[in-house]
Amino acid sequence: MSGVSDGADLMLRQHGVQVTAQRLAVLRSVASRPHATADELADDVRSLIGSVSRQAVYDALRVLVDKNLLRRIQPAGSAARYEDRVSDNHHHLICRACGRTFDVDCAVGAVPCLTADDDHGFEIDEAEVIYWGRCPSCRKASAGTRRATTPSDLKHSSTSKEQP
Amino acid sequence: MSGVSDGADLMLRQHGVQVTAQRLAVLRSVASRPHATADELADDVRSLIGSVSRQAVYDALRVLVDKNLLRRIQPAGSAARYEDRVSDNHHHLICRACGRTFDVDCAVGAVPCLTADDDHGFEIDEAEVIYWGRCPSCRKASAGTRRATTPSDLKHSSTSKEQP
DNA sequence: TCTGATTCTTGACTAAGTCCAGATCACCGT
DNA sequence: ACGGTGATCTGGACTTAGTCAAGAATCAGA
Repeated sequence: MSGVSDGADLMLRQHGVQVTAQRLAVLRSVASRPHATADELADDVRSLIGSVSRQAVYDALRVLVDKNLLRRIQPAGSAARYEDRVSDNHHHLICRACGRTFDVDCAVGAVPCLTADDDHGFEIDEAEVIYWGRCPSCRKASAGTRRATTPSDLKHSSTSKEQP
Repeated sequence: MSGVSDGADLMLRQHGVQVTAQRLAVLRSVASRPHATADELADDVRSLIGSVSRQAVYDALRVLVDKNLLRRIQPAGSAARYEDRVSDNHHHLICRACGRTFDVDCAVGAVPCLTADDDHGFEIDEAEVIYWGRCPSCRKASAGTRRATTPSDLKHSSTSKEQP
């Protein structure tokens, strides 16, 4: 039961963050279920190390986001969600119906919209892009007037249900 | 005290929304102070028509957003904000320090990022883009190592303070 | 004007997150 | 290896944003 570290502790140390069981567990949880909320992560962390306070989770998330080891997104009408893809500039695709979130790379390029048309003198450090729409499952589930799809395969395709 | 309508009542009727004093006031408040939160709008509405319940404000905002007469944005770490620029596809520029929000047109074009690189089969209907950074005032206020700015003019330039 | 449906008010409630004080733990130097 | 110290965690109260529900008030069509 030893040596379960993916080098996460080293990474924390390199970023000047104290290494604690809670933080390691939070990191692992975020890695294993991207786009989870703080509450969901807390549950997950509990299943890993027994128990955590909500505060510890929020604190760990804040520190890790500050250190740029995690990224926080806050879709309208939902709690904040966290993910560990931080180095690349990717965006998100959220289903209005079921709320599932997917990663997408930007259409424009590596650093897509980082230059606004008129930056008002701002020093821009991040462009957060959220595409809103309806995922294939929900489109099938609700629309009858589409290209005739076999109605049998429309049940909320359990394959991707794990990624809220 | 009569005939203060900018045709707003007509607009509401055209969209199949019942015309009430509260809704008209909400519309006017959003127009007069873009990017305000529901709470701020409630205060503003109260100054217009005496009193409103919070619920009425939330309800009016929801209806108006549904009818596409208002747009709702929800920046991370802040309450939802509302604006009445709905027909054009513009984005937002938010200062991490003071939270002030500005409108920007997209660098790419009229319908900027509406096509994600891989849309996962989604039916995308909106691309929400938020640029995060630091506004000129806050840059001046905190940074000493910049182009020598006269320190006298750095106080949170009250001219734009009305637009949170 | 009457009537039915919509909307508003009031108040309780939930969810997400913060604040605080005290206990515990991780890291550094010895 | 050990202790001190500052950072972190716990637990609980609290705040804020927003929703729900029942009854009163209001709008709009006949």
